[in-house]
Amino acid sequence: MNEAVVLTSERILEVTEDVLRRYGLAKATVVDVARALDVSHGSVYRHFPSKASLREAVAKRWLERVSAPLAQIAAEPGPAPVKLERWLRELFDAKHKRVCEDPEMFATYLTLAREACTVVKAHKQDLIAQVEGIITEGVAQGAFDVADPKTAAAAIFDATRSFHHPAHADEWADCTCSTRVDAVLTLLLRGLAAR
Amino acid sequence: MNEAVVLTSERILEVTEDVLRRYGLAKATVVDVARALDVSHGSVYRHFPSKASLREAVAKRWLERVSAPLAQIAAEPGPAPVKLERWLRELFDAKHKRVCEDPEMFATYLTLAREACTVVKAHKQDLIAQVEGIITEGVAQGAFDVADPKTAAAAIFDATRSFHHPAHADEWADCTCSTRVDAVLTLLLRGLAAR
DNA sequence: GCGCTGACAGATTTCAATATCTGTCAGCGC
DNA sequence: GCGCTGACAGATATTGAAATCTGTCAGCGC
Repeated sequence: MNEAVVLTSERILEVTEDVLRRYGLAKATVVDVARALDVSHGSVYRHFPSKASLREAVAKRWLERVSAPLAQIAAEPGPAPVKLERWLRELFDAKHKRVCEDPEMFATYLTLAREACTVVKAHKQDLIAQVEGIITEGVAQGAFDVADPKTAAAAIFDATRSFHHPAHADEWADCTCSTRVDAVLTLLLRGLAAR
Repeated sequence: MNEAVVLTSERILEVTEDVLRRYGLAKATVVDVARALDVSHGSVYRHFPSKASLREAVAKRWLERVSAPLAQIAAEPGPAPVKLERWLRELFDAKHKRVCEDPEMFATYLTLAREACTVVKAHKQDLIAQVEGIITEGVAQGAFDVADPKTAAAAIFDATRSFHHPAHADEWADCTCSTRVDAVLTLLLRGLAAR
């Protein structure tokens, strides 16, 4: 198991994800992580000052895996309305896929995210900033008409919570969900559009 | 305590709410309710087949107290856009007030509502039907332009979840909340408006 | 007859003893 | 010196026995 590999924070995080996957959030202990790494649990505390900070780091990795592909979409050229819709649908798809493919892991992520609320807030700010960028672009293109892109971005984020906030995950399997997504997106894009 | 009053379902519900308020959801037992009513707990089971059904009935009462004033607004005459905004703000205010004034009771209500999901679904359907009514009116007035009022009503409901779904209650105290409400309402009303 | 009582069985919760975990640190070995 | 170990104290979780609760029902009293 050990492979004589140096013990880096990165390696600890990878193994921690494995342990979380195998044991579940409630039962996964620092001792389990250390055992999987074939070191004493004291060594883990050399890289992370507490169990909470280790969990936070795991949460951060997960959230970065969500925002990275979105940032890519936000950076592409093209008409803002199309891009915004693509961006939002990508966000919803990413979340929906996660909960469908591995609901147990999603529950773990959800609890973890609740704890690491600083990290989650930063993630939200990051996503809203991306939306703001797209909206600003849309205003420049003459496609959108909004007073304040920052406020509008927050509003878009708030108005789509049903489809990206984990609290509503139990509705995502519903067959009417895709219709509801369409309806909300239509409404919001009409609301942003210059006339 | 007893007052020799006949034991009706209504009286049981009132006292049950008292007991919930005093003991909290987790600790309130059917025996507590019976004791407060000065009867044996067997008598309570004459009116409600189970503890779950008693809780469900309490939840139903609570939800009816939310929807009744809204139904009144929906029934009033006047321009649909104004009415819709008033209706939504009334919904948000009702919820926000509850959570601010008595957060503990709100937590009780929240857990109860999770259990009584049939009752909650019916409540949601009721609210969406009210919105649908307002939208249909707005279309008739020429103020709104929507393909399908039912779908649009559901979309309005989905898009305002941040401000009425209890899962987001912890954000309602935030000072930016009122700005965010304004932003979302502006966006949605623009989205519905005929041009 | 009709509604209430109170004892009962099985399910659930509580509580305290026990075990495990978190976070620290002196000291070992490379 | 530097990083790791493993023993330790205090905090947290687990466990199983005892207490309480849910839901039923035969029988009492109006």
